[in-house]
Amino acid sequence: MPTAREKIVGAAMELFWLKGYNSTSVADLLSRTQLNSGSLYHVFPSKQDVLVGVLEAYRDGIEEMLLAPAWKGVDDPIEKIFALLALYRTMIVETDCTYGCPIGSLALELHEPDPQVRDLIAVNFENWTKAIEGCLTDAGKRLPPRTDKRALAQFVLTAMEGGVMQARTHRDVGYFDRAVKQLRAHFDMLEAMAKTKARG
Amino acid sequence: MPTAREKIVGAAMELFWLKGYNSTSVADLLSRTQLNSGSLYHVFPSKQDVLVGVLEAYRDGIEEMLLAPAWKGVDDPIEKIFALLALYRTMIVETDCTYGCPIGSLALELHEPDPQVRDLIAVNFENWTKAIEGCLTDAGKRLPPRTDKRALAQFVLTAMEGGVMQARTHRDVGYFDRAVKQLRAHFDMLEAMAKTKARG
DNA sequence: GTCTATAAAAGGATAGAC
DNA sequence: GTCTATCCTTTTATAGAC
Repeated sequence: MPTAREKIVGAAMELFWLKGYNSTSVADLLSRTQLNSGSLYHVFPSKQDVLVGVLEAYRDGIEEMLLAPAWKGVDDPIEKIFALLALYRTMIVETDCTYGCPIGSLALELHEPDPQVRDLIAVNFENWTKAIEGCLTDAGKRLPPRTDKRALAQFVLTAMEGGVMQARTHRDVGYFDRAVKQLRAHFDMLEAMAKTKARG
Repeated sequence: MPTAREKIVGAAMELFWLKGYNSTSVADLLSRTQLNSGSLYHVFPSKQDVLVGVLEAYRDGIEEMLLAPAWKGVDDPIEKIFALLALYRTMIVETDCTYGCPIGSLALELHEPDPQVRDLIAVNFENWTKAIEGCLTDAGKRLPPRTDKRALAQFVLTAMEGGVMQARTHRDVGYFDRAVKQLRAHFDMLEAMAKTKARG
C-alpha cells in the first residue's frame, strides 16, 4: 500500500508532465490522489517541495524507469544509444506527438528556479548524459581516438531534446525521426573516420 | 509615439521571455506599460491574445531582429549558420547563462496550446529553419549531393535549442559551445565527404 | 497522520463613466 | 480609447479538531 508521499509524487510526476508545474494546482494533486490538504502539506510543506520530490524520483529511477527498458536485449553500445532514442520515439507516438521530456519541459518552464530545483534538473541531465558517455566508452576504437566523449554524449541529449521539442510543436514524429537520422549520420561518419585513420 | 498595442506587445515579449507566459500576470504587463486594464483589454480581449500578438511579432521580425544582425558582414553560407549560433552565444553570455529561446521556451511551457498558438510557434520554427535551409542551398556542392537539406536545417535548430537548454540549466555556456562544436564537426565531415566523392 | 473549514492573496476579466 | 473600481475564481497555504 502506497504511502501518502508516494501517491503525491506519483500523481505529480504525471500531472507536471501532462500540464506543467505552474498549471498543476495543489487541488489537482489532491483530487488525483484522493488525499486531503492536510495530508499533503504534512509531507510537503510547499508545492515546490513536491517538485523536489518529483525530480528526486526521476533522478533515482533513471536506471529502472528509462535505461533498463530501453536497453533490454540490446548489447551493442552504439545501438544502445539509438535504442534509447527509439524508446522516446514510442513515447512520442503513444502520446499522439504531445510527448515532452519531463525534465526538459521543467528546465524551460521554470525561469527562476531555486538552486535546489535547478541542481536537480542539472543532475538529471548529467545522469542521462553519463549513461550515454558509458556507451561511448564501451564503443572503444569504433570512434576516433580523440573523440570528446562528454561533448558527444551531451550532443545526443541535445538531439533528443531538440527533436522532441519540434515533434511536439508540429505534432509530427517526423521531426524527431529526422533529428535521429542526422545523429545517426554523425555517428556513421565518426565510425568511418575511425576506420580510415586506423588503416592509414 | 508607440500605440498601446505596441507597448503591450513589447512588454509581453520581454516578460514572457524573462518569466514565462504563465508567470507573467496581466498586472505585470500593466505596471510595465503604465497602461490601465481597460486599455489592454480594449486591444486584446484576453491574455492569450497578447501571446498571439507576441508570436506574430517574432514571426514578422525574424529578418530584422535576428537574421540581419547575425549575418552582418558574413557572406559564406555555412559561416552564416555558425554566425547565427554565435549570436545566440552572445545572448547566453550577456544574460549570465539564463538565456532561453523565447519560442522554444513557450513551446515547452504551453502544454495544451490553442491551435492558433501552436501554429504560430510552428511557423516561427519553420521560418528559422527555412533561413538555414537557404544557407544550405547556397552552399551548393560543398555538401554531398544527396544531403537532406530540410533535415539538416532542422538539425541546426535542434542543436541550438538543446544547447541553449543545457547551458541555461547548468548556467554554463560551455554546454552550448560543445553543441556547436559537435555541429561544426558534423558540417566538416559532410564537406569532407562532398570533396571525397567529387574526386572519386 | 488525516480531517474540515477557511484564510489571504493573486489571478483574469468586466462594468460603466468619461 | 482610457479611466477607476470591482467581481469572481483559483491558488497556495494554514488552523485546529480528531
